[in-house]
Amino acid sequence: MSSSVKGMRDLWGDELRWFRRIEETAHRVFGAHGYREIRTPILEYTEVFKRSVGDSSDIVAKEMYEFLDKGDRSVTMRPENTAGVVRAMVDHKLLVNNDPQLLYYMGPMFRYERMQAGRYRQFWQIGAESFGVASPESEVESLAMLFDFLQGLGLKSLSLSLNSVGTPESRPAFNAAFRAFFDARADRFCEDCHRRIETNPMRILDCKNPGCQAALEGHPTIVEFLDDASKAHHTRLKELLTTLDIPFTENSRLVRGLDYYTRTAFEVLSSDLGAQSALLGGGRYDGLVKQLGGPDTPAFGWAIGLDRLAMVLKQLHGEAPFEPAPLLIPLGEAASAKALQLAREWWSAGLRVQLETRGCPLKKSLQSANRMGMKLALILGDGEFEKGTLAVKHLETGAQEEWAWNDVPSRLKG
RNA sequence: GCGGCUGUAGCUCAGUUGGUUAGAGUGCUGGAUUGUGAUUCCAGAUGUCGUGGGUUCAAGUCCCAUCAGCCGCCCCA
Repeated sequence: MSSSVKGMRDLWGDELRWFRRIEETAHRVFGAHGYREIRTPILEYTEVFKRSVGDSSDIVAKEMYEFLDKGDRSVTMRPENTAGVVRAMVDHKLLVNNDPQLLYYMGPMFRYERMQAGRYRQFWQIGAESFGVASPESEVESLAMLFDFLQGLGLKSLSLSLNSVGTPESRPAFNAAFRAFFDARADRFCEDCHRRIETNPMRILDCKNPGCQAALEGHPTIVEFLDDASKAHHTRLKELLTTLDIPFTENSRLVRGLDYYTRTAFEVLSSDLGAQSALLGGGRYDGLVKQLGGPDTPAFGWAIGLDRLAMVLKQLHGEAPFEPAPLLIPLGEAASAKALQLAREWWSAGLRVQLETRGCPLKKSLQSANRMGMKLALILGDGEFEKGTLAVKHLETGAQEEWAWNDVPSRLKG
C-alpha cells in the first residue's frame, strides 16, 4: 500500500474541472486587463523569502519546506509567489524604466502546516501583481479585475474588507499609541498578544480570541496615524471604489501576516468557508522590490487559494459542468477500421468523439458509456456500414435514430 | 506546534457486556439465445477490521504507541 505524502493530494475528476474553470476564467479576465502571465520556479534561495515575507512571520519561522541541495545551497519551496515574481522582475531588469508591469501567476505553493479542510501542504494560488504604479487608481483597477474574475465564476455573497496598514514611517507613531492603549488594559489580553506586543503589535488587532477582541474596543486605529499622503491615498481609494459600485467595509482591525505590506490591505471573505474564512488577501507592498535589490518601485497585488475557491464553487454550484464525448462503437473488424477513419476526420474537424477500441460485445460498450455519463452512443455495425450510416442511441431516453456519416459533424454540433 | 473526534469490502456504514468460518446497502463480475445500456430477476467475488505492540483461554471490540483523516486553535490563501 502506498499513499501520497501527507498534505499532498491528487487533483482529478470534478475538483480538477473546477480548477480548470477557475484557471481559464483567470486567463480570460486578466488578459482583458492587459496582465501577462509569469511562471517562476518552485525552488528559490531561502534568502528570497526571508528577506521578503519576513523573518518574524510564522511562514518563514516554521512553515517552509527548506533544505540544503546537493551543492549545500539553502533552498526553499515557495510558500507564496510574490517574492519569486519580484525576484524575477529584479533579475531581468524589468523595472528599470517607469512602465507599469502587470503580471499574474498560478501554480502550487508549499507550506508545512497542520492540515484542515481546504488547507493542504501543497496548495494552489492565483495571484496578480502590478508594479510601478503608486496610485489608488491602480489598486482599484486590480480590485475591479479581481471582482470581474470572481463574478465570472458566479460568486456573489463575498465581502471586501479594507484597511490601511500605514507605512514604515507612519507606523512608529501608531505603535506608540497602541502600546499605551495596550498597557492600560494589558491584563485583558491573551498570552499570544503579550508576545505580539513585542514582536509585531499590529497583529494583536486580528487576534481571534474573543477576550482580546473585546479588549480592543476603542483602540487607536492605524488610519488616524497615517501621514497626509497615505491618508489622501486611502480616501481616494474609497471614493473610487464607490464610483465603481464595488462594495466594501472598512475594518480597522484588518492586518496582514506578511511583513511587506504598506498602505492598502484587504481581504475577501466567504461565509461558506468555516474557519478558513478568508478566501483571498492582498495589498500594497511599496518597499519590497527595493528590499530585494531592485529599484524603488511601488507595487500592489493579491493572491487567491484555488483549493478553497474550488471548494466554495462546489458548495455553490455542485458539480462542474461536464459532458463526456459521445462513444463511437464499431462492431467487427471492417467497422473498426472505418470507425478509426471516421473518427480521425471528425477529430480534425474539432468534434469530440471517444472511440471504443476494445472490440467487445455491444452490451459492454453501452454499459461503459452509461457509466461514464455519455449521452450518445454511435453504433457502427454491419448493416450501418453497408449503408454509410450510424445507429445513434440517446442513452438518457433510449431513443435511437440513424445518421448518415456525412451528417455527423453538423448534427453533433447542433 | 496545541486540543478534541474518527479509522471495518471500491463507496456509505452495522457489528450487543470481548466469544465459532466478520455483515448490510450500493458498486463490481457473470448470466436471463449469440448487435442494445440504464430498470428487473438469478448467481458470484471481494476485507492484513489503518499499522505495531500489550492484556486475555479468546480482541474488530479493552489498553498503549504510531500513522492517516476530520474539527477547532495558531497561522494563512
